[in-house]
Amino acid sequence: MCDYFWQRRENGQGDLADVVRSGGSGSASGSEFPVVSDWHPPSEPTVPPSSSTVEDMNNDFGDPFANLCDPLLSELTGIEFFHNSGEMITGGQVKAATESTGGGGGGGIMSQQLLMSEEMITKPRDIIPRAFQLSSGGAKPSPLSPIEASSGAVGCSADDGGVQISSTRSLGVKRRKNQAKKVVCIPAPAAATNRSSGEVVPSDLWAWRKYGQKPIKGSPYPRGYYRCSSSKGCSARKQVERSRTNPNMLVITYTSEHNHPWPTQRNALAGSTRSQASKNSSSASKTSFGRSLVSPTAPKADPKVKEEEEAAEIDNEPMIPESNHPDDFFADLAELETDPMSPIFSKVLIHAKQPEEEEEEPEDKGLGPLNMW
DNA sequence: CGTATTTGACCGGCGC
DNA sequence: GCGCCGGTCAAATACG
Repeated sequence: MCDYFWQRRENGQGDLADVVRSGGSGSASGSEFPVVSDWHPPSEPTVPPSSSTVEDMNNDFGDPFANLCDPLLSELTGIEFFHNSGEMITGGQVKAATESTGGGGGGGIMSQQLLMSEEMITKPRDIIPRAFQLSSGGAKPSPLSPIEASSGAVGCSADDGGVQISSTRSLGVKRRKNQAKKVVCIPAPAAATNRSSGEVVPSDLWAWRKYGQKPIKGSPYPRGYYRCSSSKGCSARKQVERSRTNPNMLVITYTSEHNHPWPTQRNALAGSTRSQASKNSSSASKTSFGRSLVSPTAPKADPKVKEEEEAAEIDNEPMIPESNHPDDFFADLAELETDPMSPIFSKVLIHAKQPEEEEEEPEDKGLGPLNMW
């Protein structure tokens, strides 16, 4: 079957129509359905998967490789998981939690607070570290002020320059609502900015293929939809968008887990390297990272006017001050890739979020990535 | 030639 | 029940 099939299924909401539909279309073919029974944080305190949610999580993020240790993660200076007993954690809460741990400050390897709820079983480790890894590369996020908690807004409170990651699992019953999600807010690497879409795509070790983009109501920035291209059967997906409140922050929402090991090589499947070459640093950023990273500086005449238009549009936005050297940024990224162990993030905040808050709104109050980069 | 990106259309969840 | 909106599909197009 095609991966679509699995995607639908994994969401646990796939309906016949979807299945049928997907059966004929998807580009991907055969896939294994990931089955994960348990997950053990390699480096973090044991997080007993709550029996009640494990199943769900498996469905949503079934990740046979969950047990794979994420080098990055373990290397992260700090990772904080916030338990949200079913309630969304407000920025303030998050912040408070952070402070309490002393992790607020970015420095060094801080205590890794691991407060997980059933909803947190999403094994964020797979994603987060990678995501940050690259983005942290060369571009340094602009210093942002600490954010405040704000109701409704989720994620992206990278106070202290921390990266906030939200794991969300909608409580709803329907497909969309109950789908587990992990929301990661990170400072948008200027260099990686996708001019055409206005989104910034932080690199991670996974290869992502963009399959859609849509303008989101209420947000000046479009949301890009990506799916893992490292493995045909991988149902991992992510959505990338800029925080509407804080353009400097990128909100990445991960859905489903990778059902395969880290690609030793980015774009394992991909035969072409279009992104990097075809779209300069700007567009390259939005494509699968692997490619983009490989040769970020690849020259390319980009005939597309559209991109430029959008780019202009974006330029108007408050961009990251440090948007410095894209090339350097990518170069750094490339290096990082080779060395996943590079400590990049001083802090990662993860919290569960309520369905309503789904795409979170990062508080723009301030994210101060500074410390971590 | 194969793969990635773009983008309009379609589907379906969700709120009213 | 209706309409809005988000998410995905898939054809067209671009690139190495």
